[in-house]
Amino acid sequence: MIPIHVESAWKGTSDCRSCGIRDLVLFADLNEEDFGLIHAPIDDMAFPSGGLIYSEGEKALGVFTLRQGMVKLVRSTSDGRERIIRVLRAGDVVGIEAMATGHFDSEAVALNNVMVCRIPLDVMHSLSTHSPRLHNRLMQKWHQALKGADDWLADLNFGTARRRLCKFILKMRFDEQPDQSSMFSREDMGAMMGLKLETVSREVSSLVREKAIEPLDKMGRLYRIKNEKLLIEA
Amino acid sequence: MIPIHVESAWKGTSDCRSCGIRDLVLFADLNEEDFGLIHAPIDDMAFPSGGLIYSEGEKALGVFTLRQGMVKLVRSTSDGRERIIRVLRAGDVVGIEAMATGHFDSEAVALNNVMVCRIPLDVMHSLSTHSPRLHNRLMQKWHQALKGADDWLADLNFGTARRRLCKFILKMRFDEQPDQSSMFSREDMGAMMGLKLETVSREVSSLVREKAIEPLDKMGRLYRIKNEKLLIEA
DNA sequence: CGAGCGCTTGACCGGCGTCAACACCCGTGG
DNA sequence: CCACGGGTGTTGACGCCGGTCAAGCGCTCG
Repeated sequence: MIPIHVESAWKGTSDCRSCGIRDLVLFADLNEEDFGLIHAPIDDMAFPSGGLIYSEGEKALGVFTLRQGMVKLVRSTSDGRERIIRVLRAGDVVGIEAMATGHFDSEAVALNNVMVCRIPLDVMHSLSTHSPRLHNRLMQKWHQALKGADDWLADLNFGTARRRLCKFILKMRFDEQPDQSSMFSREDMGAMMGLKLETVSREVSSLVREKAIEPLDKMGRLYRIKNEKLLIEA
Repeated sequence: MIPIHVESAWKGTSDCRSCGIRDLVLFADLNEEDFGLIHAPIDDMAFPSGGLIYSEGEKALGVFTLRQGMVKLVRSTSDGRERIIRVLRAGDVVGIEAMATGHFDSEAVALNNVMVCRIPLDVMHSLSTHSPRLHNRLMQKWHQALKGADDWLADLNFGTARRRLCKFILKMRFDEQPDQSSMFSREDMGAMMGLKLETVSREVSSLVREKAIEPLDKMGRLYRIKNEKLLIEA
């Protein structure tokens, strides 16, 4: 977990008009007039796995659109242990709470190689008041975040360890290759589901033994789903 | 749990200008010009304990500002068991997700006597695009909802049963009387913290025996906090 | 090739779930 | 007014899931 200075993450200035995933993101339906309202540069940034995007309570320069990779939101509980609130994926807005308060409510850490665009707060504010297009999009992003939080709680924090892991695997499937799913360090996975790393390891091994999943690498990060039914019904 | 027809909940039309808790809610800083934009009646509604405010997936007529009482948001999990996502209190917006989708993502049920105002969706939409005041307030309400969800997860779904219950009691304290806290049916409390009702009951009894709390009624719904330290450190 | 980190696996134990009996509160009806 | 019944809360006995502690393995990288 090596903190990365913002400067070293900077990759250049984005051209949003030609963004590869524009249909997913905040700027999806901006028109030329809207783009004209952007008077500050939108920074293109990259973080390696484990890189710190921002920390809890930090003053925000902007919000981030996640273009590639996955990001975990972490809160330190009163007793010092770390709890992973939820995981964001491509198209999600990282740090959306800064729109309301100017600060970040949790810590954001890259789970793998991550690429984000940082949109300055004042750009967001002026766009959200002057462009109904962005205003609507933003509302959808708030909704997406809230629903994501509720789903995370309902899916990954109820029932047996086995059931939680199955839900987790289904949730972490790749959109493009639904037969593959990604995992993380057993400790992180434990912090996501409220389990200990040994329990996570045991349940993963158990699913492999029962041929519900099959490892695709030697680091235990990528698995193929062999028996979807077993996972859904568990 | 008796479903209540909307008609029977209707109490009249609200005059928002003279609302008792206006400083808490969405309309806090509207001016006369903004009020002029409201072209549909805002309904004043009341629900008894257990009353259904809306159900999962239902098409929304409006969003609700919670003036009095508490509301639980419930999701039915795939295996039929009910999970309580979180609890809303006075000042919160019930069903805010309808702003983005026009539908409700979960079921909302009154935990005690509840009073709400229903603001029609089109009133919300026209106000949020034409009044920067409401636009800002709305953003704060989205943030409040998201933070509430994250806090709920972090506080009530980690650690031992004892720790969860202590956090729960602290979270359910009355703002005006911080030495008192409200509880609910042991089953509901279990569904909120991911515990069985027997476990909840045992831990409550245990805290009473240790004189951390003391019952104020015979139904086990209202307690006085006698030793705050015990609750915080547990 | 060796050191170190993360993953796996085993043995053991404690906390919570399960099942069951019982107490208490309250509404109902005689 | 009391008798009764159902719903809810409490308490006990017991078993199992998952936490704890510890040892060993495999991968990766210096």
